[in-house]
Amino acid sequence: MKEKTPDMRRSGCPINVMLETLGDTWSLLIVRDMMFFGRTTYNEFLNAGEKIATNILSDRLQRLECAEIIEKRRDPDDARKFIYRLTERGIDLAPMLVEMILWSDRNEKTDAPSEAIKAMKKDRDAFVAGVRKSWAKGNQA
Amino acid sequence: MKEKTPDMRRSGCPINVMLETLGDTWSLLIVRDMMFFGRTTYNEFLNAGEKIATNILSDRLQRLECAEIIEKRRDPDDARKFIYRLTERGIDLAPMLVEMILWSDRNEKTDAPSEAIKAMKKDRDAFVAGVRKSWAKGNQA
DNA sequence: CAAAACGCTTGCAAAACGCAAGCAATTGGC
DNA sequence: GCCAATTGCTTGCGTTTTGCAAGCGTTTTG
Repeated sequence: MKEKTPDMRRSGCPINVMLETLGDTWSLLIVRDMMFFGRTTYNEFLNAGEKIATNILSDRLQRLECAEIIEKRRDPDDARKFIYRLTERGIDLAPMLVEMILWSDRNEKTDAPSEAIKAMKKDRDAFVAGVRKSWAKGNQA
Repeated sequence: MKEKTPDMRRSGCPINVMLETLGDTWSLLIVRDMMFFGRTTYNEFLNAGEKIATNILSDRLQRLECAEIIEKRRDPDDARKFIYRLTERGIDLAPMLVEMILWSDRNEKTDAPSEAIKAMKKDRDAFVAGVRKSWAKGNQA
């Protein structure tokens, strides 16, 4: 899988760069699953709320890995499994995801737990710091 | 054009809601053109950096209007033209777009002017407030 | 009054997506 | 040690979405 070089981009606009990397229907849902629900394996992503197809999931995991947003390792306890984790770049998407959540919450009824929303609204930076922290803790284990 | 009711959604997850509304390659680029470059007409969007096709542009403008993210009015000075503007919901996307810009800036070389990036990094809320303010001013005229 | 500008729509080929089936490697139960 | 089940895919194929070029109706300009 090739990495995307600047000259094959539609434009160098930062918003466009982000969209070319993550701007499809599924990539950010996978990131969400990892970041907020602690999902790590292919089957966990498959069985998440939105029912992604197997071939699309496979493709997106490869692209995310290629973009260095996630990394793939063998599960040391079960060689059939792979464990997918967010890289630094991936966790770094937290502020953006939080703003997405807050925008949706302002405009439509959603399933987000109201306490989480309240915490995000009260202090976004603190909420993001909490995500980072719990992520660091999880990665020690 | 029908509006999307909660029961035709893949899920009620706020991130999914946002993606179903704006999660394609073009919608957010149109919002960007309006928010940061003050573009307002079909041809201005067409001639923006990324070269969207005419049918896609037409379709996305309709969807954005249907989602009440933009609104369409006749140009009072030229009846051939329509003027598209962001609604409150649309301007409300500013924090999310700013986080997208900052994420891209952290990870790749982009075309974003460094002073603007600096201002965003220094105080995101102040930057967003500035966008809002200039938008309000523009809408008076 | 003819030519150009503007905002589309249409037709068609190419790409992406969605679903079901299949498959290799590994594991757990007997 | 063997066979069924689990895991993480790939393949085929029909449907949907996209991209490109051309055309069209309305309005404006020269």
